[in-house]
Amino acid sequence: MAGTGTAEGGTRADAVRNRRLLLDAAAAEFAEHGMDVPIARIAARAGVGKGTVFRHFATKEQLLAAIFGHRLDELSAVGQGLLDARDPGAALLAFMTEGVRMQAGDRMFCQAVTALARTEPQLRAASERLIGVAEALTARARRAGSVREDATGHDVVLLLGAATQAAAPLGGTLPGLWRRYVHMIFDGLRPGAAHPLPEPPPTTAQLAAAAKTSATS
Amino acid sequence: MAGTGTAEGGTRADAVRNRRLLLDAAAAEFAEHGMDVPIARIAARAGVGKGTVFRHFATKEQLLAAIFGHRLDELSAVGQGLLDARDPGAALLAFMTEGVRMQAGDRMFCQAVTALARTEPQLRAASERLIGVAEALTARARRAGSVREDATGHDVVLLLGAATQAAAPLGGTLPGLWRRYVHMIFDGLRPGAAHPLPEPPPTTAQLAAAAKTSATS
DNA sequence: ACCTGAACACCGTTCAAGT
DNA sequence: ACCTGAACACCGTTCAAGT
Repeated sequence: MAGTGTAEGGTRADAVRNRRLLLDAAAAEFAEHGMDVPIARIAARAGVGKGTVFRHFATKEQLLAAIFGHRLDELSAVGQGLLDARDPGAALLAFMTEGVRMQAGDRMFCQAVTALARTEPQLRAASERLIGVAEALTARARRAGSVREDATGHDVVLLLGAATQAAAPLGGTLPGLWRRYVHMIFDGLRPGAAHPLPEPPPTTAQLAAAAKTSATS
Repeated sequence: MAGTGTAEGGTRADAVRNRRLLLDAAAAEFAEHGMDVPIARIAARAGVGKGTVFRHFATKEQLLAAIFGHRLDELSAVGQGLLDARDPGAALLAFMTEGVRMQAGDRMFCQAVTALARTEPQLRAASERLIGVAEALTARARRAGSVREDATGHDVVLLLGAATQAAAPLGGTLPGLWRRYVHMIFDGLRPGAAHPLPEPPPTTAQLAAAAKTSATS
């Protein structure tokens, strides 16, 4: 137990180390410069050769998917922690606030997740986990009468991207603006102003179906 | 008056014709394949040489800006037409519905506008016009008691992008889903469920300031 | 097994000729 | 004036050598 932390399988020690260095470097570069930073730049920041990036992630998109998938899982964990809060409505609002905060710092995120979830199964899996947690939080809030009866966890997750997008055009100059839209959109989830909706909520089955449509490109 | 329709100035007839062919071809290609279609493909569809594209639009971004700017102006016109509708609340909802419908067909749009409004003055001007119309519609709806007192036209325009983004991940499989989120988000604008907002609305002055920040890249 | 950088393909942009 | 396609630069991806 000398502590080099070698992972399972025959993976070499430098490989696991490089993988982590790459993920960290990529996360930083993507956050700072958007998703079209040259891969060479990421490799340089990680201190490895350009070819090494492609040994770990077959494509640039897979590298993005790995980072965003991890991010979604972090949010799922936050949601889990809120499941036994006293006020279910406040818990749901806190979940949404945290979800949007995560994205608002970064550029792109929601666009990237939208574009990549279609092609990268890893991201789709993380999305489904997140939707599961969101549904649990939403169900509690519905039962408490804090949100409208027709709102689902899937709605809540999609509205995270919505609030982020609303604030994005001015995110540079008004770094706190996203909070305004989280609250406005949450007000739309309250029972008070609820009007009938013209379309049913999406189901997880439809999420899976959406992935297959990607073949048409 | 033989009808070749030459524009003002010394612009040659083939030039104005090519410009239009390019705009049409580009709009179609962008809508179908997203904003990373090769410019060569657009040129081919328009039936002109690749170099001609860059004679008319110095950069690919400017071509995108021209298309989206025009689109925003179309929406401004729709908004103008709704200014004397009988029910101001319904008029505002119709404006938002139309705005989101425009974007939902296409891929990208709101991401593109977000990214480009910073650098392309043409797009910023179109945005400001749109915000002006939206504010007029919103003011009427406020006075009629159909929307909350603290909602502005700027909010409304930003929420168009929000609703589009909400539906985007499943837009391929559930083409009508955007309507659900237009209504949900509009419910957040109603006076019924309104709670105090943590941040003030953006002002047009701040929009202008955001453009200058772009130098830091 | 994994790392590396040179080599390849693709695409945005420029430019020297053409009309 | 404007059109054109060949030439250039840049970046994602592949691969033959290296350890």
